[in-house]
Amino acid sequence: MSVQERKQRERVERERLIVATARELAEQQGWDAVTTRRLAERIEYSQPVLYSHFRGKREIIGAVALEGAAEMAAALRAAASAADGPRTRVAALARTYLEFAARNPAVYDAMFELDGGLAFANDDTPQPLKDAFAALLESLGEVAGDGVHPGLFTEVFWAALHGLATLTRAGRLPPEDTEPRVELLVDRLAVV
Amino acid sequence: MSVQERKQRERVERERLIVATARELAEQQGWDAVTTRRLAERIEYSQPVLYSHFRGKREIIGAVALEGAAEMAAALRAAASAADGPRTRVAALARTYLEFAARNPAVYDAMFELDGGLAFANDDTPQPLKDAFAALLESLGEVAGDGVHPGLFTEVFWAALHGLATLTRAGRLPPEDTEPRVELLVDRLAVV
DNA sequence: CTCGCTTGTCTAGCGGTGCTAGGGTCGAGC
DNA sequence: GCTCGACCCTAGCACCGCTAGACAAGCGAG
Repeated sequence: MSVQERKQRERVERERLIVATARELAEQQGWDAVTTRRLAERIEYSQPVLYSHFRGKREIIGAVALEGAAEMAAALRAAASAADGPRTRVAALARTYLEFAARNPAVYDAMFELDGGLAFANDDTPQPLKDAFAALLESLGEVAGDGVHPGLFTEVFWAALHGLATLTRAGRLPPEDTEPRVELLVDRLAVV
Repeated sequence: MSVQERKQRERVERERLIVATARELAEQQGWDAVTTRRLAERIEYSQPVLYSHFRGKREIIGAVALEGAAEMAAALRAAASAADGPRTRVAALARTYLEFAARNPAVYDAMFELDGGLAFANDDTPQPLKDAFAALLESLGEVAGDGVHPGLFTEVFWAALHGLATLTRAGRLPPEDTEPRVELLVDRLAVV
């Protein structure tokens, strides 16, 4: 038994290594540089080993996305609980979201820009994704305003943040004015 | 002279054919299916011909993006001028934007999701892109509210629309509630 | 009208991609 | 100590974007 257990542990460990290495490589050189050959070389195994853990490159991206979603949810909750008052909380939430996207561009891409083969807005959406949305909902629900469905409000607010994040990072929006954009967004959307 | 002129005309015509075919193929089967080989086959020339018109695949995407930007600007202006009253106009603008993205997903991807090698928010940003932004600005500027810079307001509103467009199309947001989302966005952001 | 040359196109191929079939090795369990 | 199965690697497939070099067509000069 103990032998199989050890092998199992090693497998789990190697899978973590694959995901961590993919993330690191993507963060250093962009997802285009994450090829199965390079990834295999970095983990010091041959290519087919990757396919004994994941169905394909897409699933590796998906794994990075799930890891990122968990981290983002934690970051959002931490920011929200450190602020008091709805207005302050929502502003902190927004800033944290944009900062996460800016500091972890490859992870953000894995979550929202690339195809990680994950289900969304769906019953079999993976838990970390639902949880990240829930983290947004917790703080945003209280500023939705009367008669506005909290879920709907969260979707709209989230979409605005997502738009700001992606357009800024792609060079479509000049990055200097991020702060006034956040101020405007919070002032107008949130009902305090 | 006339011979050269004819050749020049044929070149221009062929270039249009390339862009139109790329767009059509992308719209039918997605940008992944737009390979230089398939594209060459569809226009009934060999691959290297593409490279006598464009520096590479990226530039072809860029050409589709510019075409799309011009169309989008026209659509936005048409919608805006057909509506009277700032509130109605902004709502129509938003709906038109989202509809354009939904009906021309490949073009929208070329404009905002893929790398077409175009400059943005920059002095040497191509005219069609500046003009599309200008089309938004024309209607949105009048509802920015006192003391809010119209350009900044337009950026934020645009980002929200972009977020809704991409998240919806990627399956991150259920498509049914698009209309109430637009209503909420316009009600809160626009100062009428 | 013929010839040389420019211009334009095609065939073939390079180095890369994601992914997989099949052989070989090594160690666990009898 | 031997057998057998689990595991991993080498090698290769079909495809990608892109390009070098051969080749043909058609123009302008004589």
